Amino acid sequence: MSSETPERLKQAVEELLLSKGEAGLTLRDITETAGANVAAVAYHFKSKDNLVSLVFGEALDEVTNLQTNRVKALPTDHTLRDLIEVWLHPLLSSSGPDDREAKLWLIIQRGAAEKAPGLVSNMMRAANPVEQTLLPLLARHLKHLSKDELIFRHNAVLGGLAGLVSSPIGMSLANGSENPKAKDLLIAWILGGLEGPAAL
Amino acid sequence: MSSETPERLKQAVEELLLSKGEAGLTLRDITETAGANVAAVAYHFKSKDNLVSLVFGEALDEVTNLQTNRVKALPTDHTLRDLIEVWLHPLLSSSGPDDREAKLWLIIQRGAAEKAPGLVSNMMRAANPVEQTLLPLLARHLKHLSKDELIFRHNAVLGGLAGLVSSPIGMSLANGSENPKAKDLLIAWILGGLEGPAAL
DNA sequence: CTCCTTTTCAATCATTTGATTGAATAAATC
DNA sequence: GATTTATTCAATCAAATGATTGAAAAGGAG
Repeated sequence: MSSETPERLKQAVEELLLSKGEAGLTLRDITETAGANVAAVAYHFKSKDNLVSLVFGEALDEVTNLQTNRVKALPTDHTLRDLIEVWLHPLLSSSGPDDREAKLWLIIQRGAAEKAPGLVSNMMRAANPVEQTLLPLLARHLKHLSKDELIFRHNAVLGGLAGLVSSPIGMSLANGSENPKAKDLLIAWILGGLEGPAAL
Repeated sequence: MSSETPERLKQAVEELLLSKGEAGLTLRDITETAGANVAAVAYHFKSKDNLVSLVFGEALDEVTNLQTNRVKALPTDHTLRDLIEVWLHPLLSSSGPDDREAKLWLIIQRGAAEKAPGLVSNMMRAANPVEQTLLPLLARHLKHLSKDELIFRHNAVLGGLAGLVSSPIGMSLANGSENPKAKDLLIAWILGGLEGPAAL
């Protein structure tokens, strides 16, 4: 029977990335959280860095897939608000902090904020699918924007969410159970930022 | 003559906070960058953590003061756009990366993103002045928003900028010399997000 | 049961970390 | 110029870090 230790190690890394980020991530932290021996990391994965990078990569893929599938499943006559709700679903779902997608999202955003090496190495690979699916749809709803400005605002919203999730507000959003009000506030703000008059 | 070593140490910390963040900040990094002995940190400041916290605190105060003064100097009939330009001046100025205020801003935003302990301890103290000055003025321009929603959007913009400065776009903004176009794109987006219809 | 592979574990290693010491040097004070 | 104070420095410390080893334990196959 194959060991369940690798799985526990990966879960431990997820927990710790969420709570302390990659920078404050210790080999012994990982193994103690997973209830494993220090040597387990080197045995199952080649090194600590390798394990962390793997966890980041899988999180990125998982979130990207879920997002892409939801966006693709939208009806042709969906509104911009529909698109945003589906796109940002992990942040808006009220299922609370146990929700796996929300957790992965937070891990990724946190990693991006601290420019975690293990994440950055995976970034470029996973960024394309979402943008290729999402950008064309966004363009259909925002015809007043040039392509440059559309891309800028798309990135701005992404950056904005990254910043928000680090803030008290963001955490209350991810906690979900909080209140559906926060969700409406967030969407209204994003919509305003996207639909506002063009600069160019 | 009092030594100039403490000053060099603080400058070194600023440089390193900017390039590597607090998490990856090493005592020897600091002293080597400053051209000082390892013991210098303990001698002039009590500990490394103490020094870092001090640098964060001074950066926070300096930026806060500059912002507050600019906002207060606005004429009574200023537009919302004026207010935003003045408020975000460090990010928008085209003076380039040498500009001290822009540097401090980036240090702070990066520290916030990684929840740097040395910054967090200073946060609550310095946050009030800006918000006390800025929020009332914002309210005058955004009468369609409830107080709750106003505060939310104010925080959203702050979080958004924090996220943006970590991204490629943000860096090109801070580099300033880049192009004035980016400034207009940013302001248009912020304005849209603030002026957009209320959710509540 | 026996053999072989997989997995776990305590012990240990070399490095790096933040910090401290006491001597040496520089600066100032008288 | 002698004395005192402030500063710098090389050497050293204990703790923590990522990693490795070889022996033990567990599991599966014949």
